[in-house]
Amino acid sequence: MPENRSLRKKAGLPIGALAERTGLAVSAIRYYESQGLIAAWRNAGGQRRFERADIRRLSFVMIAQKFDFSIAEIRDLLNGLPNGRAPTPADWRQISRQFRQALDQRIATLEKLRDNLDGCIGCGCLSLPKCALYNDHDRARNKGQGPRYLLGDSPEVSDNY
Amino acid sequence: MPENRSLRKKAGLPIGALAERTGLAVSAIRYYESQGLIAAWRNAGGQRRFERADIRRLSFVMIAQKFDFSIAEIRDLLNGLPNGRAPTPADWRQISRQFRQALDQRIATLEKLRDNLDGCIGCGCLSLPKCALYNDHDRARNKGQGPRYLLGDSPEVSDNY
DNA sequence: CTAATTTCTAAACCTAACTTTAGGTCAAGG
DNA sequence: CCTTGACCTAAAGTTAGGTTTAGAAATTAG
Repeated sequence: MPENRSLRKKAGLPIGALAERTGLAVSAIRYYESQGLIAAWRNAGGQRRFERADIRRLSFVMIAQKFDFSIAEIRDLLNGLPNGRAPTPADWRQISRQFRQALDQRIATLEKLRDNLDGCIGCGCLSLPKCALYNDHDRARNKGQGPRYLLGDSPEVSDNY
Repeated sequence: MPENRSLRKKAGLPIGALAERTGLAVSAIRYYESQGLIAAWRNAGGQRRFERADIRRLSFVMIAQKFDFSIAEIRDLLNGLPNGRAPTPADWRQISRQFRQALDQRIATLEKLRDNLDGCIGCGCLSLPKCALYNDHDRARNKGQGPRYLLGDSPEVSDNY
């Protein structure tokens, strides 16, 4: 059994070991490397070798993705980690705090939008310029290129319901 | 000026009028129709004609998108509206309440994940199976086909940081 | 009536985040 | 040594949510 392959000596982990440890697909790990989320060196045969600390790094990536952070956002967060040495628990705590802040902001945005929606539920309008949602141009999440701007129905023309 | 074109008589709104009223691109409205979010009839020349109530419908779509609801989710919500007659304010209030509930749940999920993260900030682990985030297989949002499952690093092997 | 707008369809293109495929190389067990 | 199984690269495919393009037909303004 190729069990403790990753425990062999100190030669770095092959990509498959990282995949087993994290539950990520090998292709996903290669993709993350291409996106600069992790770095690998190559062995004599040209195969990728990773450090143990990369398991932790990938775990962070996976967690951040649960919160719908984009690859770019995650890369920015990870740039807070030290370059030369392996990150210490303190490093991780630091980056986690940053993460938590970004997260809190995201939740706050969502709650603000929800509260605006509450106003609309009260009046049942959902199409009048009065509705705060029409004047709030933030999106909870900014992926893709959805509608550019928001305008309401003209109030002078009464709808026919 | 093609100003009150939409006020002409009672012949239905052409797609451009709907676009003006909502701020959506004409192409987006066609796309939404193709996805079953709105329905149009055709005039003699084969052009789409919409009802005034569709402005409201599209407005709802735009708002739901602010909360990152997918087209499918929005379609489900809109299915709560009456089929034959135009929706009344009460109909809209009803659907808005449903919307609000879905939204609250989404926020709750996010907060739960955040609280789990807080535990991790405390210990700085971010890779141990103890961490609640590894055992929580829900994603805040379920779009695309990201990582399938989450596993932690083996705790018996001490990392080399 | 004529010219300028709109609208129409179908198909191609776009981004994000990956996966799949194809064809070949490397490494490890027997 | 030979056969798996793991790995490699490059390119194409996938889904969501649209946009862009192209060429043609309908509508509207003057």
